[in-house]
Amino acid sequence: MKKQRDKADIVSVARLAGVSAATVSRALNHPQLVHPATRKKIDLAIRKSGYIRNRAAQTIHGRRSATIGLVVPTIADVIFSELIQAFNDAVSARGFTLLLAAHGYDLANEYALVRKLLEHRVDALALIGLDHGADTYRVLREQGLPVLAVWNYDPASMISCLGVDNAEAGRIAADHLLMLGHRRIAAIFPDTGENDRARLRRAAAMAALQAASIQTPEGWRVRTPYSTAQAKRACLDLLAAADRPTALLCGNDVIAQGALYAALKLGLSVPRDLSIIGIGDFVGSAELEPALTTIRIPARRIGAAAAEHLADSVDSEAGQPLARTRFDCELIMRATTAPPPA
Amino acid sequence: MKKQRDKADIVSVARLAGVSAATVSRALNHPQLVHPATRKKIDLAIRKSGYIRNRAAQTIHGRRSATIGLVVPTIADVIFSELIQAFNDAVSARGFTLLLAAHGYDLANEYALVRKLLEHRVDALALIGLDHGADTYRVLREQGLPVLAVWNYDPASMISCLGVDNAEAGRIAADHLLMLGHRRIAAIFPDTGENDRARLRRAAAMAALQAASIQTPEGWRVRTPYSTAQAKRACLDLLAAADRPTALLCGNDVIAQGALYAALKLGLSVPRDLSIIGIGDFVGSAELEPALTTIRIPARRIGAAAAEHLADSVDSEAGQPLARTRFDCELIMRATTAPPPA
DNA sequence: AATAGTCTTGCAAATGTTTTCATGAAAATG
DNA sequence: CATTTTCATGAAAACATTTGCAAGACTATT
Repeated sequence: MKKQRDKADIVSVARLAGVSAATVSRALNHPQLVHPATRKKIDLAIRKSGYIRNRAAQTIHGRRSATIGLVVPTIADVIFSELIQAFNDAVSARGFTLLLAAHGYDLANEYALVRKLLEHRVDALALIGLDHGADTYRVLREQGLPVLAVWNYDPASMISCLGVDNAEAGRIAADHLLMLGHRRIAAIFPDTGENDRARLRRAAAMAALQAASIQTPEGWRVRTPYSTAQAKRACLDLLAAADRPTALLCGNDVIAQGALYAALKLGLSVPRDLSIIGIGDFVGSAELEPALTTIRIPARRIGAAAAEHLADSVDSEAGQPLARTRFDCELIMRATTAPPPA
Repeated sequence: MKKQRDKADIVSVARLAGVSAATVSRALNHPQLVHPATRKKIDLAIRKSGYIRNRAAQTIHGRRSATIGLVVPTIADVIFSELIQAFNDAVSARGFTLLLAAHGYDLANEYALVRKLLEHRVDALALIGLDHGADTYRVLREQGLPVLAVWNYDPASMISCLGVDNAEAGRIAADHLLMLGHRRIAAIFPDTGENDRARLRRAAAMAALQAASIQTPEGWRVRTPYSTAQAKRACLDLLAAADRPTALLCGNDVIAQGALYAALKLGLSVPRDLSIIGIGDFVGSAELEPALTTIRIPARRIGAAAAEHLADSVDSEAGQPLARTRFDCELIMRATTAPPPA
């Protein structure tokens, strides 16, 4: 008489409602196919028994898992947090649940995570950027589920993508500094090995400088991870030198924030003594004192659009064609940039 | 001859390897039970066919889903990001996949999300704090899966919990300001209706002030959401007044950050003219200029410990007893607090 | 009133795995 | 060499659901 694992399943609900399991299933998945009165009885039985349907069972039947995967480099930072939240909200609103994984900027690890998500039979999958292992690309191709590279726009991408042109972002940032009259410009970027976003931004920025016949000394091409703390340290060294740049072009806003703090710590006045520009326009960048000049990447819109795109692909069954969507990025001029000191 | 939905399943792998499906299953789940030679053949067949096991099928069989749910108020902010990352990493290292959901500080929404996670048959579930709807508590009790309230420690909690004593955090913050000699103290907190963390911190801080026979005027009890931007605006009003406090006790670090920016914007010198203390010690708080004095909540340790606890509960099958784990919070004295101006 | 059409429902097969039980082979023991 | 023990494997049942098919109950049409 133990009630032990007395978990209500669909047949116990059916029994309670005096109908067959099939009818309960239909009431849940295709309500228009069952008589309102029966539906009512079933609702009651569900309520009474505390039944919670088992998605695994419907997944196994070949139906969708109602799950969408998102693989990001990191969650511990503010970098992708707006994107993740927007993606999560949109996906949730469409009835899916988010399976999230973070690989810590390690593509080998990313592959493992992607496999894990596929084991759970996600209906669709979003990745950040277009730099992925060959094995990742292969397994995604084999499985043939809707996949989307988010954050980057690349007209030559192998898979659908939706985001901004990172080269453009880098170019705009460089142009802004040039236009203000800066010629002594340092570039602070993370390692660009497995990070196409940083690579494209950096390459475009450097090209723009080169085009203005500016060459930056080796010491002004700083490499630091996406971390405010480490960026601050790196910039302290850079700025303490007698011969320092008049402007800092930062790979993203968390680096820019570190740079700003370093400048403030050294008693430099921003933007009088030093201009700083970031890329991203993350939450909080507008509130910094002085407020950060940056290139806006519309993270919320990208996240929401990505979710919608994938949800549509899943709902429409039909194999969607490759789609590339480009979002504009935009210079947000705030208070950390000005012409160089005379 | 179309290969259409030719997805490899366990029997196709078995056929390819010349063994039975049962053996393939064993090779995957209990490798020690199958002969090394057969294992090799099976590995090869798996490789060759691109087989990816179907977790749904093993979930349905009553085995675990290898999934752990985490429900947080928000991801778009830095507040829980360290916790989420640590939780994710630890859960991942134990072979589980994270199902993440954010409810936006709305307990009704939280209930819906919890149900959704239960539909996916998460093996365990973590929630933030102990304020949850009655329906949430009920459904969790009924389902009887390992559940953990993270972030808060409460000796009277109805479910297992793991975190800090928020009242203590509030008290420490208040005591620190009192010890420095402040008597004109404003408190900036979010709405405490459905947020026990904020409520406990605030109540304890107010009690400490009261005990020192300090009463704060109505206008100094500011209410603002957990948002740097909104906190900054609220503090601008507060600090612009002729009669302003000498210290700001902030509900968490993102509010404190907003407060700091407001002070800087008004040309106040922190900590000479104004002291600011936060709670949380989020990423970036140490790098602010001046660096933020705050009460450290060991988010990474809490996240990792929570994940380990839940993974253990799942692995050990046996119904774990209610467990309450307390983490200490600690005053981190940095550069935003000092004695009040003479 | 007979027939055709529309709703509503139940039966049973199917989904991809895990696991219990049984069986035969190989190894260890006397 | 006979017997017991251990090991490796397969057959089949079980898991919780969805859905194609068919049949029964109504409704509308002649």
